[in-house]
Amino acid sequence: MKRTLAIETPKLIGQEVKLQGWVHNHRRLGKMVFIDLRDRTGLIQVLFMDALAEPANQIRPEFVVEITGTVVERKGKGANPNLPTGSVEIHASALTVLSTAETPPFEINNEEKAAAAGEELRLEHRYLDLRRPTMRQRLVLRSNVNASLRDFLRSQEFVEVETPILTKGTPEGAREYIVPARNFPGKFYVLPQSPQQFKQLLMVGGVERYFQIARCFRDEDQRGDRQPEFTQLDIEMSFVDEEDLLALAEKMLTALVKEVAPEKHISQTPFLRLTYAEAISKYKTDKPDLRKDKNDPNELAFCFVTDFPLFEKSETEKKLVATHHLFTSPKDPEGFLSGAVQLEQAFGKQYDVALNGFEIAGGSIRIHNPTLQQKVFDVLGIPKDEADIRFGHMLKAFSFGVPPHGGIAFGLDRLVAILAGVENIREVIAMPKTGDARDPLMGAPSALPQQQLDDAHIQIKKE
RNA sequence: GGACCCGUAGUGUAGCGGUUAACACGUCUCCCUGUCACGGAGAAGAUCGAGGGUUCGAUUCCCUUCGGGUCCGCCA
Repeated sequence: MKRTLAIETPKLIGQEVKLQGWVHNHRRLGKMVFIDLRDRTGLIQVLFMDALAEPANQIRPEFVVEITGTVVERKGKGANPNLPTGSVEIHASALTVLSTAETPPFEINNEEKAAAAGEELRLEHRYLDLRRPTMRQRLVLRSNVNASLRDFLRSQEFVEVETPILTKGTPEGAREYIVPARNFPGKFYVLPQSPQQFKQLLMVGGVERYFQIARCFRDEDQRGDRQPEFTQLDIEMSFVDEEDLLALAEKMLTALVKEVAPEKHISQTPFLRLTYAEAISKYKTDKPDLRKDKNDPNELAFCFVTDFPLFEKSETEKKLVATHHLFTSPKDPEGFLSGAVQLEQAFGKQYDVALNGFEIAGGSIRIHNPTLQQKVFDVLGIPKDEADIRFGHMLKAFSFGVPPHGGIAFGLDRLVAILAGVENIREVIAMPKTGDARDPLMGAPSALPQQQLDDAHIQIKKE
């Protein structure tokens, strides 16, 4: 017999069905035993009587079972209005235990108690945590978000390209995870902190419209809900200027909300625009929370923040550093090149998207003029030979005909978290790391056998 | 790198210089034919994170250590 899912049962009154799933809950009333059976679609009540009452009474929560029986309508007060399948129940005629289960370390059939359990415990047993309907809903939401974004971008002739995970280190920016190169003693790959350079090289490669749902890695100390690996929706386009990117972002986000979270409403379209200076003077932050009613869980207040300063003074090194990154184009390239624009007052063609007080995206129009790029290196105090070593591949590529281009990257974890109505991005990541970048589920990071270290030419320094 | 907070049954908490270490949920046993957070009766379950110190006496105060968490630095 074909398997029937819990959610399908209300339409099958009178029919014999076979259900498979986990025992969510178990109630015994003398010679009757009720269980709530849970599968990926939800819960359905099953009733065991007569000869099946005793076997059913041996069942425990989280056993995996197969049940055959008849779908029976629950009339009047017998129905459970709190359950989507509450209009029916299964009168079991057979019961097979497919797997037994230990008592779970936290009460996964009680959302409130499970959510209150220590995060370390939940992460160590993430496979149990994920059985909770709310956790599954978050994974489904995330899958829907990915699908919606892909559909939209592909409809706009964007090409999804996978860029390398093993790549080359760049001293600018976040600390990188390093990977020893076994065949090159003393040399290392690093994991990308973003596909930034690759996507710009794709523009030189004529792709024109690129996107990727890209994993990024940053070996910084964790804070709050930062993750050492996180996901960006990474976008880059050729032959565009700021307005094109912002229009694309707005169209995409609007379609996304309509598709995956129709219960939500966007408080203002077109999205509000603020310059960085306006945002700071009016809201004292570059990611203002512009919701009209902050208690409304369904309000989404998007806003664009533009005209960021190109450089800022580094506190530690007393020199100018790039606010965004050193490929960001000045707002006024001619003025910048001629020296008419003061460096500290130079603005960039750089923009963020803020949502309900969070920065959910950032991007810029890139420099495609080698003279301009050289000037930025000069301002940042990067000597020519060093620039050649670090960015030579970029400059070389740009010497072969680079289109004007720009892009934007969305923090997908945060975006999904806001859509899911949760504070912490770990709640929308299937298997996240802890606050200090450990994985209690797999036990990473871990020591390695000596042979593996020898192969990688690694000697552990004694502290 | 710096600062701070928390470790008590499986889970979440209470407690406190002398207690039989408490409560809720969970677990186990028995009763229960309409429950759905079922109900009722009972039971088991805690080296009070570990080590040291102060004290007649430490789960309680102090130190060390291990574990968990938060914040600052950091995150182009």
